[in-house]
Amino acid sequence: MSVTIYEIAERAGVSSSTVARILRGDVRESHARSAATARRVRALASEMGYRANLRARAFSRGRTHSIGLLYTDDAWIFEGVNQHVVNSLVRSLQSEGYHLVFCPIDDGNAWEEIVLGGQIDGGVVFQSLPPKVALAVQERRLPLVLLGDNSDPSLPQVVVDDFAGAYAATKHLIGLGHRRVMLFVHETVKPHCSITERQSGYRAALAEAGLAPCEAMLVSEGEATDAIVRGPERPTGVICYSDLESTLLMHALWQFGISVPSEVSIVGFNDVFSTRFMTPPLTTVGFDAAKIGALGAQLVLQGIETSDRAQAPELLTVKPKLIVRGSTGPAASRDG
Amino acid sequence: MSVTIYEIAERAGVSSSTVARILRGDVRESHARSAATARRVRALASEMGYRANLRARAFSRGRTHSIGLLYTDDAWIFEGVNQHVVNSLVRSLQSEGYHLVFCPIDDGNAWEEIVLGGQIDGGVVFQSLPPKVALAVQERRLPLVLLGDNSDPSLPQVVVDDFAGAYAATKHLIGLGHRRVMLFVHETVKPHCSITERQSGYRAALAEAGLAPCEAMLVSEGEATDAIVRGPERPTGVICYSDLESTLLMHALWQFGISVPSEVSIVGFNDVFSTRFMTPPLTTVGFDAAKIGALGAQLVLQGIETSDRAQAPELLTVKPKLIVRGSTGPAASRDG
DNA sequence: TTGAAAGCGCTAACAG
DNA sequence: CTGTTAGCGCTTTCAA
Repeated sequence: MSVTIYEIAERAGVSSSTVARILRGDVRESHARSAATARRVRALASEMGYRANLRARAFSRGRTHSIGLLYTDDAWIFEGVNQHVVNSLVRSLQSEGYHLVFCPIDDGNAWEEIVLGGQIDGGVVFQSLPPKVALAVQERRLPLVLLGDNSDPSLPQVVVDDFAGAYAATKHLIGLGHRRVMLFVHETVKPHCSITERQSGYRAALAEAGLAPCEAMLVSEGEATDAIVRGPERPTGVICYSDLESTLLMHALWQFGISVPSEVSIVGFNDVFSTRFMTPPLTTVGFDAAKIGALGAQLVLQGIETSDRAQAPELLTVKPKLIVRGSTGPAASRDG
Repeated sequence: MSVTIYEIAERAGVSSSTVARILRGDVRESHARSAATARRVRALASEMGYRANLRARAFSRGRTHSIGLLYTDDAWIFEGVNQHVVNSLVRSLQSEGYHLVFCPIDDGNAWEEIVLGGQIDGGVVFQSLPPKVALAVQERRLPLVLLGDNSDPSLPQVVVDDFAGAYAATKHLIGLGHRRVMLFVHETVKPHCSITERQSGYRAALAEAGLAPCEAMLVSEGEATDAIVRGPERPTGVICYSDLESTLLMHALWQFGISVPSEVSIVGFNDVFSTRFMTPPLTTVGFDAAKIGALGAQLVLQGIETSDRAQAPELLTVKPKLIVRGSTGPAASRDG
């Protein structure tokens, strides 16, 4: 089929190992003679259209230079800011000579083949590590990194400081005079550590101000809207779990003719691009998504290099920051 | 390291080939004796925790069972509907025992390694096939499929009927009484076949109605808005190239206090999830994105199976349909 | 159906 | 620095 190092070796009159070494750059070319052969070999290689066979190399070295992107939730992986983390992950890995393989975890056994069959040198787990995967991987000693998941402290991980983000968002509303601030998590949100983290941050800020929480956890946008429109303690401000909730809520309030922010203030989470063009532009908690991907790449690669997994795993945190736009304003009296 | 067929063979008292064949399912087990050994081998394999080494298999068979996702535009690949095509691509491939590898094409040579080094058995090109890639791939006879790109008629491809989509959108506005309908393509849009296709559909519909085109091609949202607000022939309806334009435009018009749809009607393209929650919900052209991915998967796999590339390549078209929501309405007189 | 043996193309350990 | 020599683990003839 394609050109091998043997064919080059034959035509160059040297051994295959020499060709391999030269083409791989494993030669310092200190002597004039070796430099000359190196040049000749390289010339021949390019002339003959040589390309290292990665399959053979992977087999021989026991490394594929592939990293698996392990995820369970289709929708989540591409959603909003996550596309930036995945993208930066791909780029960071690529610059180190690695590439990313989609590895959705489902009920089938395709993921097992990949993870256990030596198809990948390491894995980046997105948002949540299924127990069955954790178990399977453990025996294989496959380097793993958790992105946005703190469920397994024994694994290196990169997370956003969700507590701080929710705390800042809640503080912001309190500072604007809001006394009844709601936390809204949509019913379609899958179990995830960020839910309780954000909830804690929200509660902490309220507690500091001596205010009572008002939580709409895992409910539909209809229920949340209902609580805002005619609940017993109608909130004047809402902290949304993500930009999905803000989108849904803004729309529902618009239908009810309730104006944002003059009647109700809304804070989102994640700073998805389109929300800055909402009417009004959304105040939201943003963070450097690309950094998460870059750090993730760094950690897996690190895990691959240092085969000794004795030391404590790195736990990196990305700090979020509040981006104030038009959807939040001074609290209005809605008691009348 | 891990268990090999040799270790199983030794303990089972058969040859390694027999083990390999049994574990692969390459045996009919017609005789009682062979069925018995098969059972014994399988029992041993599971007991010893055997896993086929995919690296070795790939090397030996000359196939990695990997498909490359070739793309040049980071933003585009994850954007809006495209996430659905990528997702369905991953799933479709996975169900056939293949997996997808991110393969961004940039100025580096990482893509060359993957594409030319035999790391992938085929490639799915997203949105546009760079000439350098086309050239490199040609000599390797790597099966390729184009998704959303009709630039190379010699390659199998899946495209959306953009002409029909734009035609339907324009017809819709004309039917509502609009006489001045603008086509808006944002300046950040990269060259792509869909631009001219949509433009042609737009023009065709206008021509049929005896109306003159009014095109804002590759301009900023500011310029487009300007043309709408105080242009010489202020349009009452706008066909947006994608949902990016609609998002930007809706926001700009909102800032100018121009109401949608009573003063200006807007039609988007692609039916991104969040646009149905815009204020008002966006009328847009949608299509079955998942189908594109599924068809793409089918075509690459087909290309891999049938090594003879003599026959004419398949050119599949996905039909879009107009989804009428709240952003379009009867034309208002704006001449005053 | 089974076994023996020869690869697949590259890497790596060891002499020279 | 270079050549020799074994592998890496599986697939695939070819006989038996």
